[in-house]
Amino acid sequence: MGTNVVTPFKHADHDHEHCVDDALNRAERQCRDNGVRLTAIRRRVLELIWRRHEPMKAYDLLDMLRSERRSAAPPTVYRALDFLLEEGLVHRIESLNAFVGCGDPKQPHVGQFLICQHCNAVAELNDGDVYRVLSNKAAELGFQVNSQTIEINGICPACRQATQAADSLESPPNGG
Amino acid sequence: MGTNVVTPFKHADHDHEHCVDDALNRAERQCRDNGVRLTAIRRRVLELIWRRHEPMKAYDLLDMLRSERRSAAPPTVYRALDFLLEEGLVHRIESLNAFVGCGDPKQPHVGQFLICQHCNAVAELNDGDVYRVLSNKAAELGFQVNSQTIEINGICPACRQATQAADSLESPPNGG
DNA sequence: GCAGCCATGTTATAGTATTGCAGAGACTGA
DNA sequence: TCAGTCTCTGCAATACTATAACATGGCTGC
Repeated sequence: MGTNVVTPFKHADHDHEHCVDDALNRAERQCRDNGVRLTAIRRRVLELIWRRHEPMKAYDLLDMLRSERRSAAPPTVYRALDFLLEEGLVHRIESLNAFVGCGDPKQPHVGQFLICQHCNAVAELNDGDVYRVLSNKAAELGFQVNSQTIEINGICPACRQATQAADSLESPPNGG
Repeated sequence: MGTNVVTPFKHADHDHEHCVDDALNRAERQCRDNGVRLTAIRRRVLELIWRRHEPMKAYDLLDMLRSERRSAAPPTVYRALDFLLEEGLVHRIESLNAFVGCGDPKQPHVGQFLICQHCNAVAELNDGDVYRVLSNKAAELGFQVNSQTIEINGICPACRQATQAADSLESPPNGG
């Protein structure tokens, strides 16, 4: 009955090469199934997003893209992002004006995000309880839900540990 | 045990003059209590936001402000908004890049919004259940919550009624 | 080939937000 | 009252985010 984690926090020791490849393979497959084209640009933008494995800004993506494709301009990256959003391959984080890869583009996903303010890592949840509670509250008020934007800011487990360790070094209870 | 509605949807028949005055009085009182200054500009921006009673864009506020204060520039309105956000007198709707008045600035408010895509009306909730469910899910994953951005898009009760009425006129079951 | 469609190139512009510095105004304590 | 200090505002410039509009090119099916 645990929480459904679509995309976990990036762990320092996870096989990142593999994780990027997986995401691209999933994307290839899904686009083929849906009869849409994962063109070179679109694929590259998706790869750039997954490679950093954290929320990416459109203009940062543009800079990267430009270094390898002189003709890249804002519409280039925004069009690619629009496509990827449409296909559910990425999500937009409203509170950051940034984009993250989706770990499970196939299933319907409302996009519930935990965002670390310290290291920028993002985890995506798709939790039925959260969805239901919100939907029920809305229904109580006669409101018809179309989409939900849920973005939780805070500190991820890794940064909490790191911070606590640092704190105990910097200001020991009886130190001086 | 109902849902705690901080700011309900604006009803066509509510006493809007009174509602704006209330908001300004609350703001005056709170700023006095907190030892901060609700200057003319800040007060005016807050009033402009409440007067429309829907999410207001910074540059729309700027246009209004400029019509009565030649010197108004982007920093003028953004500084006022920063102050009002700080004091909890307004909230920022991330998904709209817009600002709404807060119906209850005193109590801690996480900001849970129902946003009508049809008429732009916004209701603010402060629902313990929603907060708890999200906090618990985060805690399960070792995530320390700092702030929550919750924005639900959909159709408000009034627009649902209006739409249904219009639909039944436009496309009656056996009509031509 | 070529007609139609989709993706991309290109230029321009719209919309959102911040920086940095200078000057004006309000509080504080002598 | 006055100087010192702090906050607020004026002002100009710029950074950042996103879209519009039209031209070009390339694939697909015939």
